Amino acid sequence: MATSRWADPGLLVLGSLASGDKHGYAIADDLEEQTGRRPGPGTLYGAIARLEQDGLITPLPGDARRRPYRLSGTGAQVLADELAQMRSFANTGLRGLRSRTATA
Amino acid sequence: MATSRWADPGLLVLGSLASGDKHGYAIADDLEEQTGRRPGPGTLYGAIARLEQDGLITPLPGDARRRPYRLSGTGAQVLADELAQMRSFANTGLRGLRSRTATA
DNA sequence: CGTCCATAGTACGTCGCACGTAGTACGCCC
DNA sequence: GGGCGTACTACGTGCGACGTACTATGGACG
Repeated sequence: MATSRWADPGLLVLGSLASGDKHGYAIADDLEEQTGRRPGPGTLYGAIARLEQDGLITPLPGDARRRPYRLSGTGAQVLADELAQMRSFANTGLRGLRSRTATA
Repeated sequence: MATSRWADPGLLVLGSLASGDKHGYAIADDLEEQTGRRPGPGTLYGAIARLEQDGLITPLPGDARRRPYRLSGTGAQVLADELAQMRSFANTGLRGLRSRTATA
């Protein structure tokens, strides 16, 4: 039943990266903790690849095993934008819901 | 450049419906106003159909031309959930961004 | 009264990408 | 030195986001 698909994985990754540089697996851990849902590898690394290609995140030269990423300047800006819009939408919706609940 | 895809259309529709019953076109208007982006008919009515099928919205018997919809009880609950999670994620991300900006 | 435009929705095809499954390799603990 | 958790690659499938084109209705306006 519509298992919580309120944001696309790319944004989730950006959001996770906002709290510090992380490699893929760590991002997955973080997202699982924050959203209660762990992205599969395909979803996760697919999103990462796209974000990197769009210049929203930068690969940090880590060890061979772990590929850490950092939010780029553009990435941070984009993220801030989307999050702000997202929060505003959520608030508006919640407000609407509240008055509706009072009526119905 | 990643033109703002922070939420899936279904949720957007639900959110718009939170502020009152609307038919498709009105929802599109509302979303355009709220998000700055007008969903194409395919996106919109596709989402609506799925939401109705999932029992999250109920078709109101309107005139032949306009098909208004109302948020169902389940829909309202689901929406409240998702919006809450969404807002929390946005806030967390924004907080992370803020401290990051201070550092970098 | 005819025609032009906004409204409202249907029909349809394409392509991206979310998502899972499977597989690989590395290191750590015991 | 085998087994387990970590970290990632490879790959295929299917849904659904999205736009384009189209239909139809009802004013406005001359």
